[in-house]
Amino acid sequence: MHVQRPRGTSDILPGSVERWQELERVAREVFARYGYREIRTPVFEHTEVFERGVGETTDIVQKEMYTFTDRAGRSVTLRPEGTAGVIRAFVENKLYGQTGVAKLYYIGPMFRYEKPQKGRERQFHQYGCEVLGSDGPAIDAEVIALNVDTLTNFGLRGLVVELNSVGCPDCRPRHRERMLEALRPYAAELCDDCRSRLEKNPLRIFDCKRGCPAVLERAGAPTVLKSLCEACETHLSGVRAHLDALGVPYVINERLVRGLDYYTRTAWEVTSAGFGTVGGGGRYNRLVAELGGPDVPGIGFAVGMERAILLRQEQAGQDGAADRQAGLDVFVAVADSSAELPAARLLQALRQVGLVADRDYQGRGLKAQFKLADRMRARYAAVLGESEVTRGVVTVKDLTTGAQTELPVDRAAAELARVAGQSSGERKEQA
RNA sequence: GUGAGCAUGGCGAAGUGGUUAACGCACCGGAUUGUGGUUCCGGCAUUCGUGGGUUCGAUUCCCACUGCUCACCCCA
Repeated sequence: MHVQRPRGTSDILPGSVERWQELERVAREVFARYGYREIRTPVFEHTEVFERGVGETTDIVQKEMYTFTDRAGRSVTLRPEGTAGVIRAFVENKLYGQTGVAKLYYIGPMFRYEKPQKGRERQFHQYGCEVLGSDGPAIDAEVIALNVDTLTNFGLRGLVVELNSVGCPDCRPRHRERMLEALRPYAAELCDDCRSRLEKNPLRIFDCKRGCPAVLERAGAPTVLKSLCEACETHLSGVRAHLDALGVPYVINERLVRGLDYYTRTAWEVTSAGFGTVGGGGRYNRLVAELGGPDVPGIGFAVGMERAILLRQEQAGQDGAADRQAGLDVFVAVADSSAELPAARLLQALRQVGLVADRDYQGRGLKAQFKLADRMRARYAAVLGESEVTRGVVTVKDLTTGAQTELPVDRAAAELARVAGQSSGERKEQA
């Protein structure tokens, strides 16, 4: 039987998993610097968490969820994004009772039933954060800065923050009316998709990749930005002032509309020219209450980890070289079957003193073992054969110089730890 | 959900309607006795995604299926 992975999933193998570990490490490090703590929520939730949290009208809920009934007949869903579950946990565990704002981050797999393509899988990974309890523009700017900071610390360059405000429940209906008014006479010029968006969600027309945004212009349809209420206007300029103060460059993109229903006011995406979106976020001031909690404002972002890694590979030039396994300190070679047990003992002793040590497990000849030692990029080879065993010594060869000496077996591990210690010590500190 | 392209050994990749399916990398073995990285020699696809059809004959032509990739939609 030929089993293969489900569509849209991938195996992250040794050689590329190192990039993932690095990205995770960097993200955690930066989150910690900004005072965020990790939260781990289930990868599946009751379906209504997402229906309510993400929004009934979104594509995610309407056609992309992995939903199934469990053995007790309950409907559960693999999380398609991180925010809803975090908010659910925030409410359920009453984290709002604590002092100050809650600053939480998460990292892990998400699931959406979509057709896979470049930078898009059915099981994909995001890290992101949520800040609950502040609606001041300062936190908006901080979260945006944090979003970018995680990415630049990972080594990405040329990122652009595109910023917009999608208004609030006060100004959005007003804007919608104005837009519809301007647009109705031009409905025939819109593409099919946009004609249906007209009534449902006219904002999205700004996002259309066909000719429709041009129609908007001809119709003189106002962008959201032009229809903001005073409070939203003030908030936006506050965010901009803070971004300037933090030294975070951004461009206003009046066409930026985020897909999730819960966004209010600040919305942004972090993009790279010719690549697309790496991450994005927004403010959601009604979501916590919507999920049964107190009426606290929130804001957060999510980064697509596949995309971050993909982008870094592209920026690094097309090398895409797999990370090699770290080299060995010592390779233990068995020259004669009588040395089998003493060699096993030596290997164990080497590892016990903290050295990276390995051996051949396939009964190869001595020559082949040396070849293996080379491929494993060992610094030293420790050879045990009949003559060594009877004399209680081990032959140690420095594989870079070719110099060869003998050491008493029972002191060999300590001695090798001393000479090889420096580099392996550095290695351990990084871990 | 819509559209397009592609499926040859572990990987990359040539190829043809007809007796033995290039090549490169990787891997394994050897070049005299217990010593490597270079070099040299040898080995490594009863088989060309699966199933059917056309044909004297198909990996090469046709159909279906499956899978992969890319774009649209949407998003991370």
